[in-house]
Amino acid sequence: ARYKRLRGFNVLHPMGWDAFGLPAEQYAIKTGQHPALTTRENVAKFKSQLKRIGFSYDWQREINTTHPGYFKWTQWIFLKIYNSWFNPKTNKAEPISTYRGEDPDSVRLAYVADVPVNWCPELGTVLANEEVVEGKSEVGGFPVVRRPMRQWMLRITAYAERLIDELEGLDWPAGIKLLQRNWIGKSEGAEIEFKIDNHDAGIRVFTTRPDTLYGATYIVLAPEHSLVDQIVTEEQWPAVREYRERTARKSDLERTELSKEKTGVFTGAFAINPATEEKIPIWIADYVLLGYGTGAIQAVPAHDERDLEFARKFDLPIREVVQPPAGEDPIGFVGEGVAINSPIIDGLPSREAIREITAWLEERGLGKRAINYKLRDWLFSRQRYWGEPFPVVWENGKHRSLEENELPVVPPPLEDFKPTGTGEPPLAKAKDWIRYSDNATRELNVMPQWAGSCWYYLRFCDPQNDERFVGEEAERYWASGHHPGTVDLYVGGTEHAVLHLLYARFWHKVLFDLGYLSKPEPFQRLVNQGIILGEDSQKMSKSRGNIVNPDDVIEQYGADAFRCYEMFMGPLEQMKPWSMRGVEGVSRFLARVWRLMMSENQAGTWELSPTVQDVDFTKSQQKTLHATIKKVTEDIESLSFNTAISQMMIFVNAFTNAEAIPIAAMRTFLILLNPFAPHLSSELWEKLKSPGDITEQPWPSYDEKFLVEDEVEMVVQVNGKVRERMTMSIHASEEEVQAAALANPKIKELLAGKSPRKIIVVPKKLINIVV
RNA sequence: GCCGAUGUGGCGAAAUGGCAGACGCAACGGACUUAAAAUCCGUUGGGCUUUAAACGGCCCGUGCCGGUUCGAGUCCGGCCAUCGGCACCA
Repeated sequence: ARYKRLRGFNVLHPMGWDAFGLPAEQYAIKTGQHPALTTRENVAKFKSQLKRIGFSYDWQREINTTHPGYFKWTQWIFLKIYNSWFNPKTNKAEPISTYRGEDPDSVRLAYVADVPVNWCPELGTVLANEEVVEGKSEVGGFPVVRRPMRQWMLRITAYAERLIDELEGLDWPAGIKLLQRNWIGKSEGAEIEFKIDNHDAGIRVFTTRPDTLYGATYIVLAPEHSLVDQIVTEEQWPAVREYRERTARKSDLERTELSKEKTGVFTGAFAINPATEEKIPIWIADYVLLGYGTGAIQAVPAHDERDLEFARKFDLPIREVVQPPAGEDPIGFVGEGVAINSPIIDGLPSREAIREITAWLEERGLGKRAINYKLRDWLFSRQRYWGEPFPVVWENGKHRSLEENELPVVPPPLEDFKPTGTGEPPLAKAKDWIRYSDNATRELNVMPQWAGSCWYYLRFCDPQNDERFVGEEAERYWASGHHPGTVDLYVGGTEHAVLHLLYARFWHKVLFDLGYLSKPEPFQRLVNQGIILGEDSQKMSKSRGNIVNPDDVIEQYGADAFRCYEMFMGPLEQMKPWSMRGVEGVSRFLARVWRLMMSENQAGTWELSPTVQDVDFTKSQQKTLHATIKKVTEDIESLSFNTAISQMMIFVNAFTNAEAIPIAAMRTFLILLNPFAPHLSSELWEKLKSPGDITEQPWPSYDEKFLVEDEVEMVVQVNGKVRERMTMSIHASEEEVQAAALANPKIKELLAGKSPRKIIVVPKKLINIVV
């Protein structure tokens, strides 16, 4: 940021505190203090630490997601989301007033639904899928179980397609794009309707391989599937009920851990395979998930590993319908081949077979092409205290939004803010606050941690605005940067790859669709920052005792050394271990910079070194200086800070023993050094009695003409091996180089009279003689 | 299991297909010092070899195997290892 500012760009370098949410609240509970208090203390602590490191943050633009002036607009954005729907015809969000259907509540982008959710008893709240890692809460690592609850959801799935497609134009690492794409998990296939024997209802399944329909020998429903109640036969009821209860008790962790062994129960009912018209049994099993696709599958044991395992365990028929290309055993083959035993598509390669049978199904109204996503709607409510209240009230069992002029909805100041443990939000304890009017009560849930962090980058542009979440002009101004995006460069860790970045893109797109923003994507360029490991190359953690505290390092070596070392360690994107010795090395470099320009007199005080004079550059000094300007400039552009520092070390080494050091060279160098070591460079800038403030100097430019030399050392290779070097004029022609090389005694000897078959000359670099 | 990233000295790392190891750390030697620290100068991938010593000379070397090329750390194919992500997604 310092560099860009020196280059005359307008740079935002603000600081934000995302202080709502579980981590802050858990900390408060642990220390027995109110989260409002702990938040204030922690912000103050971090702020002083950052100031000491010398980050050039713009404290005018500081924001805090827990301040009413901020979360008023978080709630405002929620209202916008609540009051809009996704129009599939225009492929974008529109105000709910444009919806012509009967029940607007069924299409809102924010809606209430009774869904199986991740309930964490320990935290006393539900969690988004994204916050559950291996069946445990990401915060705290507590067990999570699945349980149906009435919750607020955000319809992010409506944007699944665009969230994938619009990744295309972004300047992001391919890996992160992929991570997002996989998380959204698009798969194309078909939905097929199976009739149920002796029943009116049908079962819809989703499959990516409709071409294997003839091989579907049974149907499996998720245990929680709503159809189960209707179809189970009397004699199967006890078994089904028992199985469902067992499944419900399992946490997600157990459900996946026990995945090795398939379980399931026959419902007693049969479906009709629309292709073969055979009766096939309907089972329930927990390997089929309610949340994905239709919560029901056509099981094709011959060509699906899981179905095969299940079929073998429960002795269900296996029928092969795809012939593998290389004469392998068709059973268990899941790739693409040629359709067999499937009258209407026999002989067709899988892809064509898919197209053919889908068309066949569509003609008969038995199915249709379909696309499915792994992405689920975003579970947006939490039964906690420390978060933004919803700007929503309940009246006669229906929700309605508040007016914009009623914002912000400030949470009540609760003494006892701890989770109730029953699933009832803590806000229920604020009896007065709840009552909105005689017949309306407030929504008791609060928003998740992510709500505030979803749009903070917008607020940075215009943090004080109390008329709008971000002023139109301010937004356009910052959005029209020289990269066509809102945020030119976003530096963050991979841990945000799916959560924060996906949510923020979603909100941004909604606001863009509704006309509040000028660009459809929030972060045009994204660079991943590698984490810094402890000295033992392990992740820093309290339990390992390998934490490096910046305060201590700064205490000992100074903020400049700390900053420079972090940049010198290696490439930005890489994981790298901390090394105290490394800091020492960088600290020595900075000391050499100081002594290059300053010397200690007999009284022991530092004064400008007599070697620093107002003299002309020598030729080689000129070259070194310009090479350094060039390298440092280019390396900063490409974020290769480590090699930029290397070049500055070379510069200092080259000038160290000079008889006279041109003061102009030093001034230029200090400007280059300033983004890396702001304290040292500005102090030296003053000591050199330089004009003005170093941070206001124009960035130096270099001239290629100082970089070229008259003579250049060329390498002579014989058969690709370096055998000799010779100094040539840079103007030497190819012929001259060849002649010189062939005339070289050593080369002559190596050639031993043989004449070269081929000679390659790379100008100013090398000549390769092939014999 | 699937997807992705990475693999170069004792260590952190450099290298538009063109002199592998810049720069830094550590180590060793030297100067300064009564001494130490600090500082400065030098050496430092491995092996072989010439020599009184030095300069020098040769071979090997970027995880492993193969390919493309006059030339590969870099491009292509296959494998191995480490790390990260996803994981009953039909």
